Amino acid sequence: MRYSHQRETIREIVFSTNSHPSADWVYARAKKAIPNISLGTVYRNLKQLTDQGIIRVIHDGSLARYDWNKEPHDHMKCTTCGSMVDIKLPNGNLKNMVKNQHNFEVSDVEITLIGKCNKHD
Amino acid sequence: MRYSHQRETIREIVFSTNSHPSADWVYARAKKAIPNISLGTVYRNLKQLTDQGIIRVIHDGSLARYDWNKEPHDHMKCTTCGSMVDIKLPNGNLKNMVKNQHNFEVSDVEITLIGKCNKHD
DNA sequence: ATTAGTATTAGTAATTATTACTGTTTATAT
DNA sequence: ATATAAACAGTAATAATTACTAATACTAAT
Repeated sequence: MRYSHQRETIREIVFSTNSHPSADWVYARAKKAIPNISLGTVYRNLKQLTDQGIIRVIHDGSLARYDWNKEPHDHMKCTTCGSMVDIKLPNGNLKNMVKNQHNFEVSDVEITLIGKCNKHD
Repeated sequence: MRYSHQRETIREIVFSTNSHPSADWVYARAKKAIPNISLGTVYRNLKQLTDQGIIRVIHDGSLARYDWNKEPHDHMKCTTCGSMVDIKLPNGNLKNMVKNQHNFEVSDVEITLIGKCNKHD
């Protein structure tokens, strides 16, 4: 993967926030640095960075969001303000348990807690 | 919510399978019973049935799927064949733990195990 | 340093899943 | 039976994302 100014800018934007930004949000930010950057460029690079394991994608309903934190972790999604915050939940022997009981080889565990965050009553 | 033949057909289709069908799949099935049914009707009724708590929606990446099983449970998604199979994972004191440690009021827990199901090596 | 080759880009068109609109049909309470 | 509003079919619109294309810009080899 050859260097490009656009990709480096996009990577820096994702790494600069804990808000798990969407492609649109990254695009809006990237335009401040590179005014004529294309939305397609943002999507293509987010995908490439994801494929390379440099960032990861998380699914928020039908919307893709991106996360610089590649450590295994989970998310709390607030239905009031829409925020998505990291949380580390213990799921130690989950993979083994599922392998033994269902012969299903777990490669990834996606846990999202839906609810109301501490900003609201 | 007034009776409608279309909605009843759609409900029966969702209740007839464990495959967690998408709107498109339900539409294809519904057309066999009601050839001129509209895709919009399928979407509208899936939404209504969900809002009424008669079925529930689960998110498979960016695709919405529907599930007649309203018991709290989780899913195993096979990356090889795309199947989505029910699994009940223990997460007993999760809500209390998260409430105490993060002051986050959990209303719903979404867990998807990504991996390879027992149909493949 | 110049060139050649190809990855990457901007801009635009196309696709996919889903929702909104509109005039017509249909369930159901009176 | 009739009125009323919910629901419908058909179609257009939207949102998120991907694909296409001709021009641009890295970078490795001359």
